[in-house]
Amino acid sequence: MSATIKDVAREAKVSIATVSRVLNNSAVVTDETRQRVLEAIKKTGYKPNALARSLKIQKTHTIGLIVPDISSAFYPEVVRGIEDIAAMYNYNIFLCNTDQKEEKEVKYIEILGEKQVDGIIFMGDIVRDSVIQTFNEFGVPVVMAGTQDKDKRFPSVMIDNEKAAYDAVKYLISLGHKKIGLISGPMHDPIGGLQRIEGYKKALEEHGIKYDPELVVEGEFKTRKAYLAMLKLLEYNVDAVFAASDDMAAAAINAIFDSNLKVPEDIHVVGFDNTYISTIFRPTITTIQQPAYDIGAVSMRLLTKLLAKEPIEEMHVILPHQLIVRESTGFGEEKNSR
Amino acid sequence: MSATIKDVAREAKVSIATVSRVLNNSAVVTDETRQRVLEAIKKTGYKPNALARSLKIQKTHTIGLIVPDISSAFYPEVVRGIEDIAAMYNYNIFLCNTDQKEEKEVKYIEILGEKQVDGIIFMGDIVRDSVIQTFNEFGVPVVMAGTQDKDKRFPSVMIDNEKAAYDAVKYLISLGHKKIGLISGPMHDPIGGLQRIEGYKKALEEHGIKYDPELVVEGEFKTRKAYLAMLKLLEYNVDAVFAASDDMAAAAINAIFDSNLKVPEDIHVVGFDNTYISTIFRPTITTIQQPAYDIGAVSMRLLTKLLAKEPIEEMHVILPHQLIVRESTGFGEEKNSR
DNA sequence: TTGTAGGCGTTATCAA
DNA sequence: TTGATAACGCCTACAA
Repeated sequence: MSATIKDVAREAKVSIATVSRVLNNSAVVTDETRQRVLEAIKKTGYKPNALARSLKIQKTHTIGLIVPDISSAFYPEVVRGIEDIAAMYNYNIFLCNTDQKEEKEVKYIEILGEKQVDGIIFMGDIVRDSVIQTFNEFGVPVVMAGTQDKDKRFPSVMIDNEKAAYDAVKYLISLGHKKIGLISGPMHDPIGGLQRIEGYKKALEEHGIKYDPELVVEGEFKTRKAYLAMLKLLEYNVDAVFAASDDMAAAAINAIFDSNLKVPEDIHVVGFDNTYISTIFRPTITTIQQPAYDIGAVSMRLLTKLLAKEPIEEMHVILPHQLIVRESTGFGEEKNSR
Repeated sequence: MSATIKDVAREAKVSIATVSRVLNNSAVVTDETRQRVLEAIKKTGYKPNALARSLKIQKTHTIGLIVPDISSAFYPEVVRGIEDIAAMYNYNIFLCNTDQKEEKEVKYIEILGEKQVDGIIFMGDIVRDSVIQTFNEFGVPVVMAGTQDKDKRFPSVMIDNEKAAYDAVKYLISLGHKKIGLISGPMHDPIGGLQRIEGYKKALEEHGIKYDPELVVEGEFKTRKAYLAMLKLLEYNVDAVFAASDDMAAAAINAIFDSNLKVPEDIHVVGFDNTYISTIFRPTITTIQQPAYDIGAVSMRLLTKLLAKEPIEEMHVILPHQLIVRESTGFGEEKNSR
């Protein structure tokens, strides 16, 4: 089909070794023969076969990307950050959508292994044991982006979720609230669950508010659960709520409305993630934003270092998050709670 | 490093040929030896090397995706559609962001060629000659998603842009408008430019409104240009405007406000693409939506057929678009124009 | 400076 | 039914 190194060699009347040399411009080769080879390349329309090359040198300059869902907010930005840096270092990217399904995650890691990627960037709320094990079998550098395995064995790039939750709750406290509910992620989720609960507790304690377990309800990142959770919190007369995701915050607001109360007039709500919904929902939702692009870019940069076996100063990078104030907390104007 | 087919062969005391046979379960091989091989595979932890395999069989089961920007609205959905179908047919995906820059497009196509992808899906407003030429040199199946080369040489999946523009303008006419401005895409863009202008003309003609070239101003998909274009249209006292993109529609609305007029009270505006901005801008913008996921899914399905050399019934697939009515046309309530 | 030849890990053709 | 062995296209000692 298309020309190979052999055709070029024949055309230039040299050995394939010489052709290979000019291709990789390894020092030693006369200007004259180099010219001949270059012409032959042009004439034959030769394009190197990266497959053959990779097979030989045992490097593909390709990395795998495992992402829950490229069409859901947050990830496109992360992926763009990754791709920009990857392009800079001449890496190509395999994109794999898992919907956070364990079987898909494992299967994709295996496929990426077979395709001999040089490294992998993993995204997904929780890092399952089977995933970790598959990574280990495969033995290629892995970076966790926006997440972390529970033993912190893998390098990671993320925000400080505890601090983020802390900031969200502290902000509610600064608005004068004392009775603050928490609609949390699942308890088995170290990041979206536990860490954010921890931040919630810390903020309360640090401001002399007693922690009341009744005010913490598991929403599991499901809107239906969050709705019910909010109804329950209303029984305790909370005057503000921090939800561990924007979706849950929106569901909570719906529950509040359905109980004939208003946001922000009666209750203040803060979400998490700065997703699309936090901007289009009425009222718009105050939330925590992660620096998506940077998480991607830094992750990829970290991976390139790993691949080049350069020393890395920091295995676990923490990037700054940001509180975005919107209507659901009255844009920060203090109010008397009802 | 990791086990190869040779190690398995040694372990199972058979030839590598036999191992290969059980791997590809090619018919002839005793149950007994098959068992031995299977055990050996497990014992050695053997994982096939797709590179070597691809080199041999001249197929990588990998396809390249050329997209302007995965982090900008519309594309994530398309890509998800592609990936879902790709996964279904066991194809993996290389993601390439080009920012619509010619050099990046060409360079990525070349790289994809070197990496021996089996096919490519191309996205981008205009399909440049250099891109077409690079595709031709490379000689691999290509599908255009959401776009089309001007000679229609490549298979494509997209909406009917002329009809979409027609529908948008017809809708404005149905609201009682007679003097309708058009802020178009660039004239050298067959799709976002010419086709939408054509639809605009048709709608007018079909409803007995004379086409006035003065009411068509080139916005080139740039907000600054669109702003100025709108100011010009205001001089002609238009009572409605169709902009060939949401961004331009938003810019136009700003121009209208800055001229002390109101949307939708004084002037109605329709955009194009149903991007993020059309939902968060105040007023929210009536617009045309493309079926992004389906464009991706159908494109990939088409590509799989091409790759399998199956006959394809339709080289150029047209998918249905949709008019989404929002505040910028008063949610469709008829108004007297000022 | 250039060429020869072995090998990267598979598949597939031929014999046996 | 199984085993040698020649590719696939490239890189890289080692020789010349």
